[in-house]
Amino acid sequence: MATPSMEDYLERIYKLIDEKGYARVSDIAEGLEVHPSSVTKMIQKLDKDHYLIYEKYRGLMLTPKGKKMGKRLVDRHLLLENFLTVIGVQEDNIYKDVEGIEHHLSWDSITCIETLLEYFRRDPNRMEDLANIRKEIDADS
Amino acid sequence: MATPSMEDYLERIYKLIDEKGYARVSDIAEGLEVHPSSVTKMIQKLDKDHYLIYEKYRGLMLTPKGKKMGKRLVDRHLLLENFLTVIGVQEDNIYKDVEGIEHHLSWDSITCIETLLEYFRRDPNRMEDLANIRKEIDADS
DNA sequence: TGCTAGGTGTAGCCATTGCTTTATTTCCCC
DNA sequence: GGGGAAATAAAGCAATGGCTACACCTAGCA
Repeated sequence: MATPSMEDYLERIYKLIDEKGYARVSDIAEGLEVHPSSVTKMIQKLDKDHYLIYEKYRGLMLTPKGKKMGKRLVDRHLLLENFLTVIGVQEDNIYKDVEGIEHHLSWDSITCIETLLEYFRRDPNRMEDLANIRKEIDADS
Repeated sequence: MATPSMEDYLERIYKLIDEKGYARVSDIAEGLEVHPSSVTKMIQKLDKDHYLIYEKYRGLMLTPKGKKMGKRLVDRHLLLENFLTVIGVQEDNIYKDVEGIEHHLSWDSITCIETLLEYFRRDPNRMEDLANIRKEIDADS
């Protein structure tokens, strides 16, 4: 299984390839705010675990396994952002919270949160009702 | 701010005092599955940060700050367990997931999850509706 | 009262995870 | 072919927490 940091790298790499068609060491480093040498090291680890194929100085390609995992990670991240947004968490807390929890939830939990979002999506009144309870509670305190 | 591990200890200590009136090193160690010496070290750290007052060989007392924090941590843990239960996560995944995420959510998020639970509590039909969507989705796949 | 066992405390060490720094290598383009 | 930007390698550091080994208290029993 991938460590939290490995997941962060993989997520970033997947996104870069998705957006620009390739992922360079320096872009990855910039996105994650680490030094390029850290990226190289992690890429080697990801290669060893067969998430990608790495050729020194040449670049990298995600394996099917890496693509699949990358997509899952990106989707998971978006899902959690949506979830926190829907339940009313302040914008400025969302990013950090998602960063914190995304690596620690089972796929079972992720699926359930997905279903919960679907629940709110199907009938906007539900979000309305939730917002009203929030207001009511706020008013109390 | 407390580190994740400090929170785990504080949570355990609060619970022990709540249940038995006192918290011994060996009980804390057993609960967290660590060696007693690790407990002593952490207790000293918690003392230094004024979560508790510690007298060697004599025992410890939570300060008001420690009590308040301990209660919050215990409540938070229960809240998250409830949350995962309500949205349909399997029993066996809940404990580990809560362990993983509890230290990484802002109090803003916690409050919002609390409100969400209140939402489901107020009208059992809502949980029912959610469960139906879950079934529907399960059936699809 | 004094001894001993079990609970506690101390010191030093180790493992993990990642990151940085520094020095070197490679590639690409002029 | 040479220069500069990008990438890599090697070594080391820092935070967090856990463990082992050994020393130390203290309560309870003889």
